[in-house]
Amino acid sequence: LDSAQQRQWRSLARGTALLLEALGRDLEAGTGLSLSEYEVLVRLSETPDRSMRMSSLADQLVHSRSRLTHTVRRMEDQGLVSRCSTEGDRRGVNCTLTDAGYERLVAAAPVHVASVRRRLVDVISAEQMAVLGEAFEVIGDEITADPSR
Amino acid sequence: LDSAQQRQWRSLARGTALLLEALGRDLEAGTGLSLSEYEVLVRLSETPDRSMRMSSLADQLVHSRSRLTHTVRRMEDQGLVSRCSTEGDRRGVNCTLTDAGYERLVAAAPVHVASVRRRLVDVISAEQMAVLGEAFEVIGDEITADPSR
DNA sequence: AAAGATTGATGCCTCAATCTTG
DNA sequence: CAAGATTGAGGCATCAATCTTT
Repeated sequence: LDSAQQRQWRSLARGTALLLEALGRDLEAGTGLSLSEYEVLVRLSETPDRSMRMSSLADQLVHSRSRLTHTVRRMEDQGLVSRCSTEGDRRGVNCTLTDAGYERLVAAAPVHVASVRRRLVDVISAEQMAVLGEAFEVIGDEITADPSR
Repeated sequence: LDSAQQRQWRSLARGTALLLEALGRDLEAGTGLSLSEYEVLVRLSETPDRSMRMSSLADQLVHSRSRLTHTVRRMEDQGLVSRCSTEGDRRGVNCTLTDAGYERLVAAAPVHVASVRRRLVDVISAEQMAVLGEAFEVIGDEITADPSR
């Protein structure tokens, strides 16, 4: 890494750490939800029947199956989601958004969006934002494509 | 957020999560060090006397003082650093890189640099990398400047 | 044996409380 | 009381082991 790359890499490392922390704090303070929980709610809300298999959910969120199980277990205790085994393949488990979970998401979404604007979108130019989107798409694809992961 | 912004934000969120995870895994697998530990070693190695106050270290790393204390405590158990109270202000604590810690860093650095290249620098263009650096510098500055943090 | 999911142990992070020095 | 740092408790993530179904 040359000195320019080194500076860029440090800014990136610092910036992403701060951004994640700030978004997590904003959400937690405004809604009582963690980022992980919020993301689960979002994904479930985007399906026609507001439910999804645990394995699909884990893949979309880039969480390990174990991590997702723990998170969903806690969310189930809070009444935000419910689980039942899937039809057809009895190995699978379906995770479904409850009405209470949906209400919670509806209340939380504007808080989170405002936070993303304030911390990210409003801070950089639209051109920069476009480059970030493209670059991280490639970065993510490269990592997921990697057999050694 | 319009639909373009939404896509960009999702790519960014997913990409940063995957990148952090991959870099952590690469480092852990190749050196036995966590990213947090590695960063502590790096910062200490960059000072003339290979030592730094706990509070300065915490600020540079964007870690809470508490988190840094725990991390340094574990590193001290491994013999990578040592602590002693500072001259002049007896409230302060100086954290110093041991010879063993320095050796460990020297061995780990090439592994980490190769990982950063493979996962990030070699995957996007120099222009994209430059934009990432600038953008995240602004993002980070904005968050640290925020009184409500 | 492989896929889907869960469990429990361990480790790290966060938060609030505490201690010491200025 | 404020600043620097530490402590312990509780929460979440990770890892390996386990269970069930295919």
